[in-house]
Amino acid sequence: MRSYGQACALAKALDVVGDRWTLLIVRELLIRGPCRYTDLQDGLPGIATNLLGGRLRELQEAGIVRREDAPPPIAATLFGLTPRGEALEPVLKELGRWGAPLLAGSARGDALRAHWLALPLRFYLTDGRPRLPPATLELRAGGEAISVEVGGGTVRTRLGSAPNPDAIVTGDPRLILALLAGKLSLAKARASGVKYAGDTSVLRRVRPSTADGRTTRKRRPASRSRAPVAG
Amino acid sequence: MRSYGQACALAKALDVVGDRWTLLIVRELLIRGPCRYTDLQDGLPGIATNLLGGRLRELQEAGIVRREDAPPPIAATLFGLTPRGEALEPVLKELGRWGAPLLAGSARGDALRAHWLALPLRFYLTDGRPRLPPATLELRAGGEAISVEVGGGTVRTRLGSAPNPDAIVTGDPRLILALLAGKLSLAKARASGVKYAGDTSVLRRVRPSTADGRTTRKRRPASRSRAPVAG
DNA sequence: CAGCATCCGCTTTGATACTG
DNA sequence: CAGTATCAAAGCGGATGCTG
Repeated sequence: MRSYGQACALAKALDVVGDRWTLLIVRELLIRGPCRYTDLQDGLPGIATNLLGGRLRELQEAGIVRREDAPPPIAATLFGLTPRGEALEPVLKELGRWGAPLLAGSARGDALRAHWLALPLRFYLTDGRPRLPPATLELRAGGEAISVEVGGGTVRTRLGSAPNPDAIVTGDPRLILALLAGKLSLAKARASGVKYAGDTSVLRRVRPSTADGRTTRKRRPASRSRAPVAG
Repeated sequence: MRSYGQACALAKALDVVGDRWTLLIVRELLIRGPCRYTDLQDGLPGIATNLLGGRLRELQEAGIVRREDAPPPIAATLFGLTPRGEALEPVLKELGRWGAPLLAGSARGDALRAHWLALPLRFYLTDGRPRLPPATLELRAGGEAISVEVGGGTVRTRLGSAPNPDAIVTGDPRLILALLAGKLSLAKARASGVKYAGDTSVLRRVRPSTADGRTTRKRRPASRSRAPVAG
């Protein structure tokens, strides 16, 4: 928590969240909502446990993290973001947008957690058919599941399986992201090993909310059944 | 330059710009445009010279900083941002916005450079009277001068004196910022030692571009002469 | 003087082990 | 599960020296 000692808003912000691992801890809490210490460890591969403990304490003192004891049935401590912590979301959004091109140069040894998809999906996708009834997409990768709910003009994400998804996508997280962002056609994604089962209209429904990630749809491909697939 | 080793856009971004001092170096380059090594040192009080040199090299390798030899008359190396480096502006904007409330708790020993004002002014102010001819404001604090050009709906900032300003504001940088952002009335700013000479309509013309910083103008105060004041 | 490189003491980080 | 304790390694801050 060394300070830059500069009377500058940016420097003051970095005094609080500029330390190593800090913004990644906020990322995990934004994705997961209130969660346990071990969940954080799982989502932050490579962090030393003493560092995680220390950061959580500092973030709590800074009013960014809130510690709460879970409701009676469970005996666990939960860590969550305060409103002040949630206010960091635009920062992560812009930083992630800037860093997105760097993902291409990601090394083979890099850790990969499917739930990391949740943040870019929430940030950069939008519901291209706001009038249609809500639809649900389940993503599966690396033993994790993410539910993507599209409806009313917005896209929401949750960790875990969806009860009754309209489609299920399985495969490499990066390919799934590229597919949903419209940067990769379904045909090419399938050729690269992505499995798509269910209603493909959900796929066409999500759209990048910026003009950047242009969708490469030429002609509507043969649509599959609209019936939910088995969970 | 240690990597988090995570295939996540945010982590990749922090691999590149997450090190200590890095984003503050980008801040200086955004404010100043291409400038010399010693200018950077002056704008980054507290940085060790070996760190600055090392960071500049790393940032150059990362494609964020560009090194150019100054035109013939001057014998100096200039450091500037590449387009990729300028793309960090939204990140600094959001981080600065988040950190702004922390400025209140700034310690007495904190370093203060008037040119740091340039970034928040550029980010958060707007021209409230786009149809009026352009106006210029000169800010003076701590031996530094900043020109603020208001016109055509936008606000631009430059370092250095303005040739023919419509008004000159002198005093504590934080008070000047609060005054321009409409969070401090001219009367209170003057009571705190801020000197305002020239046309006060320029002051009423700049407006925070967000709904956050509400201007506290009740009734139009007696306006001073529109003639430029002496530089 | 501008633009570094080197050295040294200190702090932070990382890996592991251990505890209530 | 939720941390604390320990210790080696890396990074940082400050001073200084070198090169045009």
